Amino acid sequence: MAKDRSDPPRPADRPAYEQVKDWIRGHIARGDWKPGDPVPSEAALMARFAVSRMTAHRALRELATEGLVTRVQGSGTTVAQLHRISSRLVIRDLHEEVAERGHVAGTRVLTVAQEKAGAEVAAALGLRKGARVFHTVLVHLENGVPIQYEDRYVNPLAAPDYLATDFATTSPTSHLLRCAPLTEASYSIEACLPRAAEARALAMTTAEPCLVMVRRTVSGAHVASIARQLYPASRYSFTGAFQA
Amino acid sequence: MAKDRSDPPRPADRPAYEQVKDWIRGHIARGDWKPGDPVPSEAALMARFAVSRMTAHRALRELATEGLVTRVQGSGTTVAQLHRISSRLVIRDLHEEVAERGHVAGTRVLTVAQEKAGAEVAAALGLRKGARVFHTVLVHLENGVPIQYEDRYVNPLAAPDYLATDFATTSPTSHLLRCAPLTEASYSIEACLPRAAEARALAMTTAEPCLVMVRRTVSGAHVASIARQLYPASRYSFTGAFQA
DNA sequence: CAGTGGTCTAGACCACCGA
DNA sequence: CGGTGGTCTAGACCACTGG
Repeated sequence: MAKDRSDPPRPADRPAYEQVKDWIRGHIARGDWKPGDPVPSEAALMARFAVSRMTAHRALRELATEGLVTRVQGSGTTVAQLHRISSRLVIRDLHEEVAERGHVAGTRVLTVAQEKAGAEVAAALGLRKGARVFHTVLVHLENGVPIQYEDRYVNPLAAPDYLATDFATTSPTSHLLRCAPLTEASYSIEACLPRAAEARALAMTTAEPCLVMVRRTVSGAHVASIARQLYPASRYSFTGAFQA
Repeated sequence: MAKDRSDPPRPADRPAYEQVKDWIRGHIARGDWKPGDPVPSEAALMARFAVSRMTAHRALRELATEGLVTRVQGSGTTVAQLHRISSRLVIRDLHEEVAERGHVAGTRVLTVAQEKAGAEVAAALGLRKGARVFHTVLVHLENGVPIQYEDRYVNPLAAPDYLATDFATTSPTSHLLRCAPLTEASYSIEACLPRAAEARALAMTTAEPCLVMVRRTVSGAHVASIARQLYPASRYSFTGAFQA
């Protein structure tokens, strides 16, 4: 998962295309080449590094997918306009994350039910109003402290045996990933004040803010699930890093 | 930036390695191959698609960097354990984002100053306590409505002429990106209640929550800047999508 | 038109894993 | 040991851009 930035570059055995990438990255990072400036062409790199065109091409192609340079066929390669700060926001299974911190994960099950979908839920899941849907409300704990309140609706067509899950040991996410391979998802990160019941479940007051992750996942032809996850702001934040 | 999902696959002209990727992706999405299952080897793909090894290799390599499959030298390629929902969270220039929505961006300048760094700021910027730092406080507007309160400290070593910027027309981000090429950044997304002054500047009450983006950017040897950006939760959220 | 990048092949050598 | 992936080469054809 994490790139090993530990050992600098073992000089010799580093692949040629990586050496080319490093050289270009260095010039960009050092500011020798500013956004918009041309980057040496594949032919130039072939000469300078005594590599084949495939190798030079691979170096530039990877830098392009990393967003550092822009390539235009027929025109050339240039340093990308803005090195946009962009980083992979990974939405992981919370239990996994807690376990990785060496802490104990727990779950309190508040609701596990089959319901008739209201208008909003039905629309979000792509079902008719009144259709049968699964509904769970769970509180996830880290070392006994509540860190997430999860309100989720699941489409029975995507996960018929969802309610049979033992939520104390298996998180909804991991069950869904297993039986409904993920093809698409969208999310939104918001902030809000918790409702009374939510605050109670999270052992906080209704005056303290929460981070909210609202998520909609699609599996093949079906919307699999919509979830609303509340995190007490005092105990959780989303973090990330970026480098290049 | 966005992948074009508009036109299905133009059958003929689609590159061979993309066709191979699509075929594998399809089997994974459809659930034919579950996490942990083996994916056809390069040799098998060569035979099935009548392509060279380089082409088969490229297909598998790209799927691996996309996180869909796991490759182990000497062992083989398997479907990745969890299709983690991961998506690129792009941190863009706010003015750009507003302009893209067809709205009018504006900026209100509250503070532009040179100060002596307090202990915390100095530590975060990697300077001695009392060192000279630049400090700006701005409010960014969309169609005249405040959407971001930005409190930022800048390292003079990274951007000596920062204070000379006309912040009404140039955002700090774009100035910094121009004069201090970005090599590294980390961020954290939190939620909080605004302080009185912040709430006033954002035309909100101190009881309404804010989304907070805390960011630290590194340029070469220097920490370039630390910023704390408050968004009224009622007017802004971070969104993203993922597909594979 | 020459120069660029986009793709592809047939072959090669190596390092690694598992039986 | 055979099968796997990781890298690399020398050459090829194409599509596009720019002067």
